[in-house]
Amino acid sequence: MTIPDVARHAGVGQATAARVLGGYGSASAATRERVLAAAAELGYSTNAVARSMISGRTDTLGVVVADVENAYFARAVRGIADVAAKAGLQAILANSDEDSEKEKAAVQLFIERRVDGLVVAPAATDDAHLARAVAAGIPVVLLDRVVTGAALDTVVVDNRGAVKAAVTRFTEAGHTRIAVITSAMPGDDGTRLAPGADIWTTTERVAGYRQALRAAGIPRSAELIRHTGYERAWARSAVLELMTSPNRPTALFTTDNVATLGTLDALLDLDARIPDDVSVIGFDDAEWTTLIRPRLSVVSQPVQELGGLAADILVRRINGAAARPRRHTLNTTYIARESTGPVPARARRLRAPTSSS
Amino acid sequence: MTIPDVARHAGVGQATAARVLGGYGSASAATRERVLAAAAELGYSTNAVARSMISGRTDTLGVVVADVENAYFARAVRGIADVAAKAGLQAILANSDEDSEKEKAAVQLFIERRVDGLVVAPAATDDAHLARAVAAGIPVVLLDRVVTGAALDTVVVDNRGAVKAAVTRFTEAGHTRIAVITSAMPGDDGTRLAPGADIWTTTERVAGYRQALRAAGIPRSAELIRHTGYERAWARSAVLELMTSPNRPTALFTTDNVATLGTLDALLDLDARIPDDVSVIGFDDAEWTTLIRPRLSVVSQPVQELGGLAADILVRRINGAAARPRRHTLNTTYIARESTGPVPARARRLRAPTSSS
DNA sequence: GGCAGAATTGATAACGTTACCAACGCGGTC
DNA sequence: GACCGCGTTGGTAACGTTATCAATTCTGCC
Repeated sequence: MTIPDVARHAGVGQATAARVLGGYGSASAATRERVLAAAAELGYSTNAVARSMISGRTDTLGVVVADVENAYFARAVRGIADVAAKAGLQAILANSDEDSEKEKAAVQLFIERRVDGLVVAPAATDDAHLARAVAAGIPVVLLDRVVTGAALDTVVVDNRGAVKAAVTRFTEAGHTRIAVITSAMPGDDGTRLAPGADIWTTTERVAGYRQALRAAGIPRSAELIRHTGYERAWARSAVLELMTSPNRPTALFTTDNVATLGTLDALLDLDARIPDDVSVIGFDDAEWTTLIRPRLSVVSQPVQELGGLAADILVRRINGAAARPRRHTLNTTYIARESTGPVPARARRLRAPTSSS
Repeated sequence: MTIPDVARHAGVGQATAARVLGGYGSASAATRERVLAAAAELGYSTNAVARSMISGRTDTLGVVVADVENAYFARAVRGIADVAAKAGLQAILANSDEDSEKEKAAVQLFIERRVDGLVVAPAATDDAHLARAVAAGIPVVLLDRVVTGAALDTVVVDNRGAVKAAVTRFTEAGHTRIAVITSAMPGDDGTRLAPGADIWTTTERVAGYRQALRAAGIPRSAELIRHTGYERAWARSAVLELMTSPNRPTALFTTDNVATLGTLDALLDLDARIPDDVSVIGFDDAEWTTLIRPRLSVVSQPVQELGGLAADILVRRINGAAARPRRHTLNTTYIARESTGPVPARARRLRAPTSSS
């Protein structure tokens, strides 16, 4: 059922029917009614593809995140979708799994789809593919991560400052052996980032950790920085090893949800008492952080707002706003709960679980 | 940059250039190379909108869920997106918030977009909008919930059987006062579903609970069935009230993640010991269920597979499979952990927290 | 060398909408 | 009564691709 069909059935010209059904131009009340009646009778429904063909807009937003299953991205996507929907846009989703090739392929597909805008949580460190989108007239907003050198709107939190402040709470309580557990692909030596896996967010958070130590005059120690990879079990075994090694840390900072889960798995397996044996602070508040005892102290970030702001900027750009792209930094909050305490007087012996698991 | 541009630049006819760039028909190696070179030089990128216009396919899938932020739907969406991507399709996302009007609007939009297929976790109990999609040639697969009377492929788990089996573990352990906590909008009396909010999944799970009680010869008791609404805090206060009332239950079954969280909040606030004071089984395994002590026993469902299967069926239908629509029921697993035990000898006094929270 | 058949090529018609422009009818004004 | 202007109307081009089909070139074989 097309506009010519409806026009014929209503006994008006195509252009007239098109104006009524498309909601543009003018038409008398009488004809409008007649066209609408004919459309209803024939079960006409607009073909958005044909509309996009000529209008040049698709009313869609491309969204590239690492993984929607991850609670962080799920919340961000929700924020994006809500703001987009309010502006009459829908979101097309793509998961990159932190693989920059997948990201590039997704962006290319979105360009071909002629999406009106693009939100990307970049895994890639170069921006050639994003520049191509911009060159094609598609505004791009970066989410969660900065790509250095890219002239793009970016929505992030002050990761470095947030972590520095959190770790400083450890140093002020007297902790000197403070470890950081982070999910990023481990390199050959198990402590460095693999090439291409240097996610900005992680880098910044580890930098914040380093700054806090430096400010407190604590020498850095490589074995206290653990890049474990994006698997809860890997974080667990890293912490298991760390906490049973001589001269173990008295405080742990985890930079993301997966690392936090694995770390707590390990601590539970070791029967470590928090915060008596070890203090813990995590990044990102999750629904379960108040469900465990002691409750977990965390750095919380406004994830949904982050997504909403990204979509908002995009909508503005789509509507023609031409301001110079800039970085938008939202505030994090430190939520003090019960997982931090003073340095233990002496290290209680922890033993790894005998039953393998 | 369009095909005519490339053709001109390469010195070939439009149709030839189109064949090379579109990857169909035949072309000699020499011309192919020439066209590709011209395309690269001009920075040509296919216009998928124009392609859809004539091919009739958009290579997109519409997905309507209640809320991506919900871990269940996030996992399902991931499953859908993965299978779809493998078939060259992308997913467009819409959140219904369990509002059937929003759902209908989203479906209408998807029809206009000419998506190739539709996955819906229906909040609505009628299927007129879905029938319209099917009439428009768009295959529809229902996810997580059955719409009675709708002749549509449906991917679900055996909710009733799963809950019956789980609750039967309570009755076999001697429990007779077993409550069920469920997130669904409460009606006026606080125990019944509001009109339009009778989500199939919830109905089935409560039915399974009833069957288990009947099989054990336990009379039903209205105050032990709590519909709390989709807010963790509401579930918490319902359980707070329930557990401080005379003749309180000795076992709790929670039918969804939100209800489980609120229930555990309440139990923690009451200093109730699990399973000494009260046994608990939840529906749906979450990442934190092994992080609390005691570990939570749950009914686990293969969420990602559910989504994947839905997408798989859709892909098959898009490719012309004409089998009669049927219901696909996947298996749940009961994971026995530490939150269940025998009936307590006598009810230890529980008191509501004095500090409001 | 000629011919059948296959491979390659190009012109042109769709797809269904919006954009553009000319034509029409009606009322008010000089 | 003629004229101007405005609201309404309809014809037609355009968007950029794929599909169709006829024309052309190439290949192998008798």
